[in-house]
Amino acid sequence: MKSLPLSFYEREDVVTIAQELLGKGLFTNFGTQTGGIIIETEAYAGIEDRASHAYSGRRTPRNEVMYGSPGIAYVYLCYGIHALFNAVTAPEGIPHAVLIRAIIPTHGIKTMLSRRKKQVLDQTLTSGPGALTAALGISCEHKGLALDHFIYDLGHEVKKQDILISTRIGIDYAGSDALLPYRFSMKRLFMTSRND
DNA sequence: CAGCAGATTGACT
DNA sequence: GTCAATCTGCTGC
Repeated sequence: MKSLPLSFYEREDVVTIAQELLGKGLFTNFGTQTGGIIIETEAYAGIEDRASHAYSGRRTPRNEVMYGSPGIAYVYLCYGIHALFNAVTAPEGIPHAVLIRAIIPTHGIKTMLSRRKKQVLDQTLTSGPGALTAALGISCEHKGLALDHFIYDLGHEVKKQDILISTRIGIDYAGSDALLPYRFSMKRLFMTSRND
């Protein structure tokens, strides 16, 4: 599997990067390989975005890595319980990030089911930013690790017309920035799934 | 099906 | 003390 070059993450247009991460692979290998295909992302545009942890230049031990080199993981604890996985983008000093919100599970289903304490495979196994990290075994300890351990180019081609653009989830506190079209998901899955 | 409480830690409108 | 880039399970229509 090919990992993405640093130049992929180093660009300043976090919205473009968020869209281009759709169709890429997100995997961990803690004993067994687990993961799948990214189908939902959100862009967080640094100091000018009220929904971002780095809004107005806020800098704390928690979000410090957002200001560092691109191509590393920003993982933080949300609501005291869930680890949320972000890709840090833009050149050093610009705290942009892309939140990975959902993947289609493809590898290590049994391991992911047991991590999630589930019996049967369905679309909820890795859908939702907290659910996905639980399934892959990602936690805050992985903050700061290079993304080439996690994100791979699977060679899937995602067409513009297959991307659904909408507003971000759970950021009502962000005022007018809550209306920004910064959430991207796949309109159609390019794998068959049985929901019946 | 909708709606809400609870879990639990870091940052601070 | 309050609220947060969430999920689950329970309640009540």
